Amino acid sequence: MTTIRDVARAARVSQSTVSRTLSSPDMVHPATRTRVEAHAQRLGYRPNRAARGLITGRTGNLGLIVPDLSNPFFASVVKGIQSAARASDYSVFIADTDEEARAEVELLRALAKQVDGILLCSPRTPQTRLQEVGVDTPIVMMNRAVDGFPSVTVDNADGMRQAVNHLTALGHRRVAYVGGPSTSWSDSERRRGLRSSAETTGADLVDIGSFPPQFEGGVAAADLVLASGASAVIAYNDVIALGLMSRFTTRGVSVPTEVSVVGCDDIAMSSMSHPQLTTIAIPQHVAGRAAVGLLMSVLSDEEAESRQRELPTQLIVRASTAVAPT
Amino acid sequence: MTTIRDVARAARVSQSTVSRTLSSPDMVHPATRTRVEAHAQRLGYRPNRAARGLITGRTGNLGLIVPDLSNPFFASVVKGIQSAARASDYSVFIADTDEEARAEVELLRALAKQVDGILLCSPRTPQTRLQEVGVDTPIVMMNRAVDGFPSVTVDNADGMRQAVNHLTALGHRRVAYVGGPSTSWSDSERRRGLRSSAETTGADLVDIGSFPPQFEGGVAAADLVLASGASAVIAYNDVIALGLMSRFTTRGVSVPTEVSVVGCDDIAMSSMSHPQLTTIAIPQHVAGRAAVGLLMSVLSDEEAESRQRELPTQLIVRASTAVAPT
DNA sequence: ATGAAAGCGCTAACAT
DNA sequence: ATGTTAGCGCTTTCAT
Repeated sequence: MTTIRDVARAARVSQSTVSRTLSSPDMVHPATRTRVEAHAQRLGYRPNRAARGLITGRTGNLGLIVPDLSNPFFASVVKGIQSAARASDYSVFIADTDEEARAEVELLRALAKQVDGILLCSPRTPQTRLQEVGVDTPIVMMNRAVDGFPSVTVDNADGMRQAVNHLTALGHRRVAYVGGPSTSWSDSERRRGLRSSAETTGADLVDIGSFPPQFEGGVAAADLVLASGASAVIAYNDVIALGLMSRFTTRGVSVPTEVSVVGCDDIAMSSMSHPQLTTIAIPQHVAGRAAVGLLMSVLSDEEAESRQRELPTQLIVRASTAVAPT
Repeated sequence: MTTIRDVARAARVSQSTVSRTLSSPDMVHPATRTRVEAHAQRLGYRPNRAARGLITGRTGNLGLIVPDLSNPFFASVVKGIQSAARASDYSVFIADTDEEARAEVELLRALAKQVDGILLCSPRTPQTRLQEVGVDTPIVMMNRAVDGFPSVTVDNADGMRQAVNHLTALGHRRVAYVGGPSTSWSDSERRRGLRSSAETTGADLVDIGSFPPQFEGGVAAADLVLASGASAVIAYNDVIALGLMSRFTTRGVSVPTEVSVVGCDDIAMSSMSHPQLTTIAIPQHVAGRAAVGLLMSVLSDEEAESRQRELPTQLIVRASTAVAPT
């Protein structure tokens, strides 16, 4: 393994000069720099990040905690964060909590020492507990606004408003909502938006309950939706929505003729299903980049501890929505 | 931040004793141990992994490189690896190459210094180049057998044999194959299995070509499949298969009545589509655990450099396969 | 512009 | 069983 000393010896300079050549190149004589760089290159020198971190206090690592990687929504978020982090020369540690709230804080603590900052994606931990964790590592929340923390969220309530307006414009009077985890901030925000637009539009809102944010959750909810007499259903996310559609199809209920389905997230599968799923798009890439950017700015500026950024959502109308049955 | 010295001072012992208490507890006096542990606990002491790594040469980190996280197959593999790694108290760095072979070696080099071992999942880099990378960090290959490297693979050829036998038993005489990336080892293995079982069964094998391993790839291939006159099609993976089915449906071609579709991987969506997809199951969790286990054993034993482990595949017959049309 | 020296937090001989 | 000491590879004063 090539160390900085090897390069120093080869280039006939001191360690300090090699170090400077890499960190602040314009502090060394151009000739020296060239020589050092050549030798470093030749020897395949790669600075040891751990050693550097020991002294600078920076690890060059980011931590990312997500509830479930097999949810395509999170997979996309991860991809976005990954590429943004790499662009800033950061590596990312990833941890999947399997939707277990307990694991979140535990992982948070474990990760804290090894990274410069943590992105906590869609945390299921109660807000109060989140505020108590007391790790000194900066944390950026994604998909949840928490007082005292910078966060990147989307305007969930507005998304729901768009969905309800869309459905009522199509003549639907009774709309069901299949909720996600009760610990999900997004879920409660969406519920809030739904209630407000139900009032505005005069539509009947039927709460089907909370379901696991997986395909099976949608399958399980589908029969309740049909029994509710609703002509349209909005789901906590696309994965649930796909489960709903699947079960509807199985039961011979035609989508969108007999029941309209609206999802959330605009995962890739939404435009690949038959019929295609109408959905509220959450700009994952933008959110990912924004979160990394926010983290970077927290890492550089000392101030600005609690910047919160909210992104717009957008209704994507696809084939799945139709006029209410008569 | 609490360091080992703080704990040592508080417990009125030397740093070494604190260090020993944590790494080899039975080398210190029980009374001392209890006292040290109490103080460590109270002060919230957490050893600095970077500092430890600097001296032990171990980071406690694993690196994982995958072609595309948004492919549910890889998302599942990641989950499996994650939980296995966590069980051994390892953290995992993840990197997504976006299917770019060039990025693989680059990331490999960057990651090498920061981890104790690397899991290279479905590498697209040519085998010869892989053998040249010359990082001293142990590498375990997944879904590719490379001479000189330990690897975890599945019996792709046998999987294809099962698929072809299944289809011919149903009366199909002309079977199309929609391939994946030409740089994929799995793809060439599958092609090999297909050729051999085509010979055995006397079925006509039509090579449709290589397609990106995404939904769009399947959509693009679908028309070529229909034009080929095949009554059944096997796809490189489930994602492509779903793309095929989607396009078939769009064109009014009924699956499985008019054309049978078989995929690979058994991703979650396969049992959620309409009709459900017949597929070759790749045991992702087992593979993930096996890979981590292999890496661990390489890290402890000095010998055993080139253990290769091959897992069985299994045909999962679902609604999508039917008797050939007359 | 460059070098010498100190030390980040920790572990591992070596002493006691 | 415990303490002392010497570094791991690097950055960063402080001299020169």
